[in-house]
Amino acid sequence: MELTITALIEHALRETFSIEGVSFVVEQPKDISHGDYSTNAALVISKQLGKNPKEIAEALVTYLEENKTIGIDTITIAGAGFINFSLTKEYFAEQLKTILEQQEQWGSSDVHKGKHILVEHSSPNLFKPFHIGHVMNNAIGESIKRLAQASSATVTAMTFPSDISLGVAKTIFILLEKFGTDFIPTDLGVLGDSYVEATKRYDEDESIHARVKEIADNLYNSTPSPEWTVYQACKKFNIEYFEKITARLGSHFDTYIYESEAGAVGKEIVLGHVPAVFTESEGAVVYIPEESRKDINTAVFINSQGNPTYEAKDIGLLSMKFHQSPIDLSIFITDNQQVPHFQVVLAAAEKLHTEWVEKSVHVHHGRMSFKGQKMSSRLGGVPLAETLIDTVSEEVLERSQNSGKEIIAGDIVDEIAIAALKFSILRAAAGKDINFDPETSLSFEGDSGPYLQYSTVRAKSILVKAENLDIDFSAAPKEWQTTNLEKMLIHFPEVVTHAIEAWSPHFIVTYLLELSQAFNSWYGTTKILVEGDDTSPYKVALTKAFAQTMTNGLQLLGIKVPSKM
RNA sequence: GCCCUUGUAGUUCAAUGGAUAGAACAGGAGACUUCUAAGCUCUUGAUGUAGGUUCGAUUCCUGCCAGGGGCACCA
Repeated sequence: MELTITALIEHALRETFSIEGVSFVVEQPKDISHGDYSTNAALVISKQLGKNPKEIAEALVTYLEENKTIGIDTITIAGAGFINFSLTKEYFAEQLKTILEQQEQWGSSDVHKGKHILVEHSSPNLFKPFHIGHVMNNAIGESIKRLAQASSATVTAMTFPSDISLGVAKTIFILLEKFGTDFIPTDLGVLGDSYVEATKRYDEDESIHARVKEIADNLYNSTPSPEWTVYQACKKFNIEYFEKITARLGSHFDTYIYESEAGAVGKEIVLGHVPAVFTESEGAVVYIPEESRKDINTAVFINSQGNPTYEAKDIGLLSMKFHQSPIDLSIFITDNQQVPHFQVVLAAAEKLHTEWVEKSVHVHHGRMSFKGQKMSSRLGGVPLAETLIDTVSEEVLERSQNSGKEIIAGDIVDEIAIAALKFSILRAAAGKDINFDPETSLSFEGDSGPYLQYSTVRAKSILVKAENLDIDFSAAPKEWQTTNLEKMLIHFPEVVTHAIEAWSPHFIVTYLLELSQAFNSWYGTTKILVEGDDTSPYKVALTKAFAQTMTNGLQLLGIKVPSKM
């Protein structure tokens, strides 16, 4: 309908004022009482025509009234010159039918049909524990992956574990010192503690630097040695842990590219472009931006020891991403501390392959501070993702036990806890820092993950009771008054498209909240299942359309709908 | 010092340059012998500051104030 109205207005502009190519909008008004769609076309062209917007709107409406298509009920002028459209109840009934027919396809778009999109997220640092900052990256990345799927693209989920660095070498040094060459990891805590200890020790004790650098060299070059053996065992253990925790959060990865691989590739590429793109300086290989790029800094790509830095690894990663299989778009998600880093990498990459930059999208999110203290995994003291989920799950269980209702159990507890967690992350536009306080950020009431789940579960429980009722309807009942719920429902596909265009899951969150409020409000004043009520079949259809829309929307957020609450 | 970024109710977050700046939590009040009260109804309360562009600015531009980040061999 959005497109139909847009076309109609374009015709009206051409026929009435002989104007074309105006950038007006057709959208859902903020205030639902203003109608179902609204346009600012008259306001936009008023200056160009030198006329009062209201006069223009009147002229346009005259044309629109004569040519309006089926489904449009009234066309009115309001405010400074907005033209508002309201739709007929037959149109809403028709849309409900569409929702029930399309089922899980309802809302999906075809903007990226036939394309291959690569989404990189959740990249762990082996030896550093998976903490709540990673949960944030995972929640956003997983949702963007699902948005990409909803755009009809073929989607590959990828992660880029940081498996090699000086930090890793430091950790291996400590592990060898403490446990010897036969060390087999069995506990993640030991690795995490060793990482913290290693960072501190390296800063304080210069006498170990030579040995740590030797370890780094052997790891970079896969040289058979005790450190190589211990390192491989640790790497395997870390990856298995990573897979377990991300699976619990609802993610699966199709491809892994390790920093060690990307580093080797990147090093070759960088060395192959000296001095055309990169410059040797003080024994290292650096990228020096042009004078005009004051917003980016000079960065080291290969250090004086000959090993690739983070920058060269990302060059290698770009190359590998675009060579593994043909892709049309590469989306990667990091926190915004890394924005300056990627600006340099992309500036350099643009001189190697413009395609790499043109087809890359960097989604960056804020950082999480925990109870006011900035998170630093290197210094320790940051809650592990697993601990956090467990703690929230316990709260969910406790709440259920105190509710007086049937006590929930098993997977449902985790589903609700993760919903609360993901919601607190996805509700905000990515890019801003989140001040995460479990006391207040993690809510089960009001705007929250569980609220969205609860609304859906409640609707579904009615549908179970209505199983025997025939919900087949050809039109809205005569006495029916269109509700806000129907008015909200029809906009779901536009919201999904909007979220895809901006790669912003929070648009989905905002919409689902408003939709739930519309349903709960309606539910509070209307009895859906009434024997002998002619409108009951329609109300059940409406409830079903709501449940379907919620399920689809929550799926895009990576939030499950529990079987009961 | 240079560059990037953020500032909206007491708190946590919304608002493609548009209509009366929306929610939730916290505070105050209320309804229900009815399909799940993690719910519903009513209510108090906000654009850091000074200018500029515009018919119209939370949104764009400039200065200031305050927070966060980056600035060569960490990732």
